[in-house]
Amino acid sequence: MNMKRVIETINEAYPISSETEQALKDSVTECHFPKRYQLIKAGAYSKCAYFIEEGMTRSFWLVNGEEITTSFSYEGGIVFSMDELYYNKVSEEFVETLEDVVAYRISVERLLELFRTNIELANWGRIIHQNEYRRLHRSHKERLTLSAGDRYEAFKQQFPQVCQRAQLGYIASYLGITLSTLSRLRGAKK
Amino acid sequence: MNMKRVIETINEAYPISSETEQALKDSVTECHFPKRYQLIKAGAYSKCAYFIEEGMTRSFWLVNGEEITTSFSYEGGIVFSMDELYYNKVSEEFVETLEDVVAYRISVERLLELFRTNIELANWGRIIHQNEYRRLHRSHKERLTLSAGDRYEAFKQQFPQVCQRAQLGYIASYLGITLSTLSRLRGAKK
DNA sequence: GATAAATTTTGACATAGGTCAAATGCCGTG
DNA sequence: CACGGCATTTGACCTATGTCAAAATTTATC
Repeated sequence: MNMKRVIETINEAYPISSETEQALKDSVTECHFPKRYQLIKAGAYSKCAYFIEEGMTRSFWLVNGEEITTSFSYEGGIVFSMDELYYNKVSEEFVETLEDVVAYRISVERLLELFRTNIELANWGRIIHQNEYRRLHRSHKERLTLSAGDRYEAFKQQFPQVCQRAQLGYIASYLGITLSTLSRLRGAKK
Repeated sequence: MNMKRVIETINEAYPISSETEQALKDSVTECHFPKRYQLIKAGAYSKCAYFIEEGMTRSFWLVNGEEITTSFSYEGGIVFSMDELYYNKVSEEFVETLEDVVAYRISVERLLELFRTNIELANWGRIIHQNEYRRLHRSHKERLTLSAGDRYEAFKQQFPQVCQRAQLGYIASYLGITLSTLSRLRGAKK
């Protein structure tokens, strides 16, 4: 099993020992998904989290018939349903692949067990939540202080890969603006 | 030392043993702050986190001369500078008391050591970050899908105590609307 | 309990970004 | 290499919320 990028990314967040690495490897199953596949469906228990080795996904809500993208994940990232992992509730969020994806699946149950029993992974879990929290915090600040155009610029800076690999509509809804507005902003830009 | 509400709140997030409780108690110092005291100043290392036993605080950014409230904390909560705790950087966030406050101070260094060595606290740390992440996630969703008025209603529902104890301007900036707009909304409400 | 200071309400007007619909461009499939 | 379907751009118009400033109300101070 070649979890190269996943392990690399975990070690960047919180270095883990080779035993922990092995425990993790023993807990996952490799899986492959085509482009546009619904990895996690709202209203259904998936009971799994996925470490992404290759490809990109987006998470989104469906609110009043509209899709609102809440995050993009790619090589080294992890996706799961917050509602399931945190609160043992049915997911309200969808995750779909934007490209062909190679991922490692772990059951939510096993992941929680690892958190409870392995202090390295408990700390890794804490750190990735810190990081995500900070990303949201930052985007919250940007939303309150920057114009739509400046937010797009900031997004391009922060997530250049996503900008290239995801289509406009998804980025617009992530930024909380309309597809037409975003398109206009790009047009206005010299 | 009576850390009643703090300990209660920790146990709600992730139950800890009495040994862990004692380790925590041995690591903190009780302190008292008057109303309107700057607990954490931007641009200065405070090197401390505070468990709040009594009273309320708000955290905010100062952007272009404007204060943007990012969160309120009260009995049982913990406040700290994300930049210091996570990234060993000088804080960009202020925290000030809105009431007289009784808190328990712990050095950031000691808190991180506890995370590294005590699996219960590592998991507690993970859980509170999950919860905060979820709060932000939710407010992000509300900002994208609800009108200013509906967001205020949602806020009242979710944080009734804060609504009563914090002044309008702080709530307005938390919700990302103007003081005048919020005041109008309240007026319009039958 | 009067005066000052802070907070909240209200008014008149401005504007960023939304809405809806049409037009154009692009790219994979047969 | 042409067709069909997405994806993007553009146009005309609209509305929720912002801005700035003054008035009213509440709260704190002596």
